[in-house]
Amino acid sequence: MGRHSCCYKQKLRKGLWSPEEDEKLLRHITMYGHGCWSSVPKLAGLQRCGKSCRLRWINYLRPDLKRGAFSQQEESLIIELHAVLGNRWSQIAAQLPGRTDNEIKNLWNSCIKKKLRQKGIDPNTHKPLSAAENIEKPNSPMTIKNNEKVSAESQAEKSSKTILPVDQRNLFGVSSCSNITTTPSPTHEFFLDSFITSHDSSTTGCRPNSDLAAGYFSFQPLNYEPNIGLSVNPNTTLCFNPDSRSSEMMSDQFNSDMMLPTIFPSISSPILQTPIHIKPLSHNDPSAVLPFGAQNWEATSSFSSNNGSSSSVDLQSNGSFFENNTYSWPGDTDCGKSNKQAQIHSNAEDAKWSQYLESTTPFLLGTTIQNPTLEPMLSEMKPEKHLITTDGSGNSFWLQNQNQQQTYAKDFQTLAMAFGQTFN
DNA sequence: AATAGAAACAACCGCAAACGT
DNA sequence: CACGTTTGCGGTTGTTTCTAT
Repeated sequence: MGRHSCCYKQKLRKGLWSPEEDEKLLRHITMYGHGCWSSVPKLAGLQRCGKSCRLRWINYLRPDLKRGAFSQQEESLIIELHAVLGNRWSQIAAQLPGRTDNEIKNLWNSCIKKKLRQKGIDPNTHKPLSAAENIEKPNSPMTIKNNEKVSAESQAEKSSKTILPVDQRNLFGVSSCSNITTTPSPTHEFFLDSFITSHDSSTTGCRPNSDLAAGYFSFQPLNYEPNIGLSVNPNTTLCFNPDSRSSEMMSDQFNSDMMLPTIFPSISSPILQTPIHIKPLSHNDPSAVLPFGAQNWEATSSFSSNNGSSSSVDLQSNGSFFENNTYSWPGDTDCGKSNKQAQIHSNAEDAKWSQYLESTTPFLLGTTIQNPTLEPMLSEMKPEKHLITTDGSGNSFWLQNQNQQQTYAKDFQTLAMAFGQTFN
C-alpha cells in the first residue's frame, strides 16, 4: 500500500505548517471533529493530505498535549517502559499523559540514548554496555551502527513476542494475542516477574483494554505504587482514574488535588472530541498561562440522547494541575530547552494563539465552563450552524441525526465508565 | 561575528493492521 | 472472503536552533 492515496494528488503542501494552516485545522476539528482524516483537508480548506493533518493534530494541535520539557520522572518512566515494550512508542506514550509517541521517540533518540550510554547502559538491551558487548559474537559483521539498529529491532521483536499473561499484555495495550515465544532478556523477566507477582494472571483469552478501567501497573524497580491511576483504554487517549492515589512517580504532576485536567476521548464524535478546549489569551497572563484545564474551572459536558433526555458530567479541577512548576514552558531539565529557547517557543505560541483567538470564534460544543475568569471569554462564543439541539439550560449540541445521538450517548457512557461515574 | 557541529524538533515515508463494502 | 481504503505506527530524514570554537 504505502503512500496514502491522497498524497498522489497534486499541489499538496509539505513541510512545516504555517500558523494559518494550524488555525484552519484547529478550527475545523474543534467545530466538526476530524471524522475521516482523508476528508479533513478538503473540508478545512487545506492543501495537505489527511495523513499530514492527522499527524499535525496528534503531535502538535491536540489540546491535551502537555508540551514543555520532560521531567525526570517522565524520563525514568520512559526508560522503564522501553525496557519492557521496546520501541513501541505509542504504547509508551499511552502511559505518559500529554506526551506523543513522536515526542517520546525524539527524546529517546536524541537524549535518553546518549544518557544511558554515558551511564554505561546499552539503550537497546538495557544491560550494562560491557555485558551487551560480550553477548555479541566476535567477528560479527555488524558495524556498531548496524548493530544498534539490529539490536533495537530485535529488542522490539523480543518484547512483542515474549509470552505475557494476557492481562499483563493488555496492561500495556499490547494487542497481539499470538503466542510466539522467544527467550526474554533478564530485563523482561525482571519486569514480568514483577507483574506476575503483582497481578492476577489467571485470565485467559484476550480482553479489551477497557477492562483495565481500574488502571494500574507496577514497576518495582522504581517503587511505583500499583495504583498509579493511569489506564490504557481503547476509547480514551488519556484516562485518569480519580479514585486511585498518585504514585510517587507522578505525584508532582498529578497531585491529589488534581482531577481530570483534560479528558480527550479518541472517539469520532465531535461533541466528545472537544469536551474541554480552553486556550489562554496569553502566556504572560498568570491567570491564563496554562493551556488547558489548569485554572480553577468547572466544565459541564452535556448531551441529549435520542429519547430527549439529557445528561451531563461535571469535570472539575481545583487548579493544581501544572502547579508548582510541574507545567513549565521553560525547560527545567538538561534535556529540555533552555529558558531562552522555551521563551521563544512560548512567544511563538502566544502569537499563534493570539492570532487564532482574534480571528476565530472558539467553540465548545456541548460544553459550558463555569469559571469567573473564563466565563467572559466563553460568553462570546456562538453556537455554529450545526448546533441544532438545545437543552433547557441553554446548552447546544451538534446532533444531526439519531444515529449520532446514539453514538454520543454511547460514547458518553464509555467516558462515564472510565471516570467511574454514571449518568441518569 | 562567522562558522561548523550538535542537539532538538517537526514532518515525511512506508508498512501493516483495521475497517468498510 | 476479497479487495480497496483508512488509520496508526515506527523509522528516518529534514529543518531549525543552540553552542562551542
